[in-house]
Amino acid sequence: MAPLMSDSDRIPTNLRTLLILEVLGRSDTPMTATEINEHLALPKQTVHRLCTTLEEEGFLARQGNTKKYHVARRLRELGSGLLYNSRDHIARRQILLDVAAQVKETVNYVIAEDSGMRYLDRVETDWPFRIQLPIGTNVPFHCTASGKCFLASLSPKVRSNFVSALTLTPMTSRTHTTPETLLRELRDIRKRGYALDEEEFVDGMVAIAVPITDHSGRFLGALAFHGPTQRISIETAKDRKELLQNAALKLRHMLFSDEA
Amino acid sequence: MAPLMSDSDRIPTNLRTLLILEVLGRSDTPMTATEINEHLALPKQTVHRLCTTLEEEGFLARQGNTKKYHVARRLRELGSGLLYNSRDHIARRQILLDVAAQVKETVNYVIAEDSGMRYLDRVETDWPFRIQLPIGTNVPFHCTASGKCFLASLSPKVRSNFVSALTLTPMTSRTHTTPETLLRELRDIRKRGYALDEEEFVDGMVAIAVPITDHSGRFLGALAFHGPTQRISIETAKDRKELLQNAALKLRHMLFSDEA
DNA sequence: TCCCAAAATTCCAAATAATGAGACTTTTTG
DNA sequence: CAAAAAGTCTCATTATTTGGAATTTTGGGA
Repeated sequence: MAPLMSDSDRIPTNLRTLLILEVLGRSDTPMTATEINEHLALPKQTVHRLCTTLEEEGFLARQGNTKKYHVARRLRELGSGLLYNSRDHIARRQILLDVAAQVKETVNYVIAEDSGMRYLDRVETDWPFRIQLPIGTNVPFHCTASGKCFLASLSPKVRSNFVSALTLTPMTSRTHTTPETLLRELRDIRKRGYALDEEEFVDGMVAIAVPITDHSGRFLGALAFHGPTQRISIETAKDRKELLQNAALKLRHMLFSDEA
Repeated sequence: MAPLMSDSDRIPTNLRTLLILEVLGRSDTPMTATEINEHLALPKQTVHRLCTTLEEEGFLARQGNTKKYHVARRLRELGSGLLYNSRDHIARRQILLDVAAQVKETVNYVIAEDSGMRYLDRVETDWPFRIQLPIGTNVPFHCTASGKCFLASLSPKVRSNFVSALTLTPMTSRTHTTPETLLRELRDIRKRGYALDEEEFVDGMVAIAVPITDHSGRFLGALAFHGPTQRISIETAKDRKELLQNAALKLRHMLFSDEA
């Protein structure tokens, strides 16, 4: 008993083959099972068995009669399929780049999660002074442009339940701290089709967000940009809302180009 | 006891995640767990659990809040690692060398990335006068032979969205600056099977590119050569397109044959 | 060339994690 | 609005992993 490794350190069984492939993918020469395991630190028997399985299944192959494994045909096909599917990603990113080039501020693609809004993708500006919101982390619903965009997309009933369950932590002096004022603004946002953050999250930062929806109008995520008040005012942000909205439309078309 | 499936039919636990990725790699569009499972016929809970794990680990991601899974960053990196590594370097280089020896101009192996086309490998000519395009950097999609090759490989819908998101920066007087003319040329390129750059990127430089595909026709990258107009005309470039096309075929065979 | 020690690999029973049947909940659809 | 489909949850069952030990391979030196 008493494993030395905490649960978070343990590598789930299901991922082990993938980790082996990752190690092999990072290397520029074929590797033996033992060499692979130097990066994984699994029990040696396990790595051997897994490599054998991968070889039997045609994912890996060995150089002649040596012990060194290299990528085999099946894995190359897998790889090319995966990369080919990434072309959508390239196209999607192009839209963010385009928006960023035009608004000249950091542009974010944000989705809603249980614990807040999450930045999924981002294109930075070249400005030396910019506000860093760490990618991959959650920001609150009630005081960000994208969060309010999401809240506004909910049906009135769900929305008011959701809002009353939120802790409206004041982040700046302008943060909404009562459900009433927040709900009132959310109704406006829904009508207007875009949301503003007027220094409600970070002092000196303003932002604007528009929803990205699917064909039936369901909220998928938000497209937003933000910047310091020194450079952009609420007015200039508003002036660029069509730009964001066009981009959101393009994203929808891109995401659902297969559908009727 | 008495499982209905014989042992050979049972899918080993270790391979299941890989099979999921294989299914996804073969598909042209994102898929739900259930759609994936139509190809695997595993118990549905199992597929869901595995997909969740893959998502948590950053291999897969979902479009906004939908149920559809697509390839995420980690998997893209894995894919490019598997496809562009190791011994292939050497064999690939030999093919580039062959082409360079015959066309007597700089030959490039180019792939598509988020921020443009990227030169992955190159063989230079011996000419004292040659045009240097730095390796490892990105060049625009809209005014290079390889970039147009990539754009032409996209489905019409994705292509036109992509093009309309591009900023068609004029690099020379011959650069496409409107989506309409570019899209028209892309349709031609798709039909012809090769792309030309007639001084659209750099004044005095022409180039020709052909797509490298896997055997289901999916775009992997482009093979291109370029040179100054003093030495090569569009006509001489076109004359050598079969040479490039043959080399592209060789590259495909190299990547996807199962020799030892 | 042969021998030996170190490293790599394989084998096996106990330990551990993944699985999938069934029941339940949510979402979609006609 | 109800039926069907999709997705979740629990837990006994089953497959996989593991560490110790046996076995094979490798590489250096005489």
